[in-house]
Amino acid sequence: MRLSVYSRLLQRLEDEGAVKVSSQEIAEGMDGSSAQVRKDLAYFGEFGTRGVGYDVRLLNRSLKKILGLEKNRSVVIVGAGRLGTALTLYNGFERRGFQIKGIFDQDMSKVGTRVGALTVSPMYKLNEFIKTDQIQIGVVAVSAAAAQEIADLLGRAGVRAILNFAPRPLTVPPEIKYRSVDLAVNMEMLSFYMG
Amino acid sequence: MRLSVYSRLLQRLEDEGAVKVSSQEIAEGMDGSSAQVRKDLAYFGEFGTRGVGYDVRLLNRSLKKILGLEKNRSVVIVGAGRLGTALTLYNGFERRGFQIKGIFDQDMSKVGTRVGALTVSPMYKLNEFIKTDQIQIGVVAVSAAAAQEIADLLGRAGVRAILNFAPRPLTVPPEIKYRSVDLAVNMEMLSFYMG
DNA sequence: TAGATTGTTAATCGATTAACAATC
DNA sequence: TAGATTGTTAATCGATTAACAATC
Repeated sequence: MRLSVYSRLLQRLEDEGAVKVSSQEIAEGMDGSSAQVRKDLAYFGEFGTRGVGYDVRLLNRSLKKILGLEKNRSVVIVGAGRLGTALTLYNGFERRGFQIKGIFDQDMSKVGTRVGALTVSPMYKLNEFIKTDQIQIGVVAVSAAAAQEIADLLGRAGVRAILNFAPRPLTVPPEIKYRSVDLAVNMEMLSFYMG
Repeated sequence: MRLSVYSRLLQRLEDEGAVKVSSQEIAEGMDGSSAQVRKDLAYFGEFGTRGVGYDVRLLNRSLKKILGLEKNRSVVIVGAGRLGTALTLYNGFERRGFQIKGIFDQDMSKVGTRVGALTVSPMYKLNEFIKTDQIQIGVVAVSAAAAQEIADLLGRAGVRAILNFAPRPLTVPPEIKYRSVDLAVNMEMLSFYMG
């Protein structure tokens, strides 16, 4: 979605100390046209001033609000293998307000071991954990073979979004509002666009 | 792109032993309409038979061909940390014809260590390696701080596609034909769609 | 031949772009 | 007031859907 592109651009502009910006300048910072920028922004409210442009700080804040970027999210990682461990210890999640609340694995020899500040929990506790801790996001870091089953389980337990790192595309239940673009899909699109 | 959805559906149908399929049935297996399915397919050729439908095996083959799914691709992994290691040892790449030809890290204490069948190479060898081995795809598995620099380096060296696993969005040079949807972008879109 | 279903043309819809009145 | 730039309306473009002749 284009809003997230605007948001990043505005963040950069604010970091650079810019005070105001025009739709024209925003358009140049990406691919679109100034008309498109104005239309996109106007849909969510009147952020600009005619004859002047947009206040960088104000627009940046507004975009973050619209995108829900200031919200905290609760996450579980499913799979405590190399990938699940790497993702748990990653800074990318916390940095964006995605708090990793638990890590689960079906392999009992991993259960009880530590991954950073967390202790690996057994899979049978996942469902209840999601419900009591109101986890919104599930990260699938299990094998291709197990991935779909885990996605179904996460969906049934009440998770609203799935980030899939398993090497196969998933079908998700309708209660899932968002799922990441699968790595497998990325690879297929790559294949197409590279000819 | 929708072709990849068709491709997966057709693969499943073939696995299930289906012999023929109609645009109507394909449409039901996803979200679109039968007219859209016919239009999409007709754009690439005449794969169906009027009054009959599409031959599952033939269409599946054709789609794979169009998507370039049967081609072999050469890949380097940049970053031999937890994530780079996990990705290298992953089966998701090889399984789809993405051959991992090398893994690189700037940390000299990692250089020379083994990751599966590969030995970690020093970063200064990356450029030449890409050129002599005609590497098409670079996987970015370095820190957020280093990611953009690596992407630039990969682009200059001649890589045509980038799969980014660093926790920040990248801007890529125009010679890059494809780049994966960044994890950071996935997280922002998630945020928007979850409200 | 009658029934089915494609490939394609025409109609519809939505999204992008152009243009401009509003207004700082 | 003159110049700039928004928000919005009208025009254009492209993509989706509907419809149907072609044909198995």
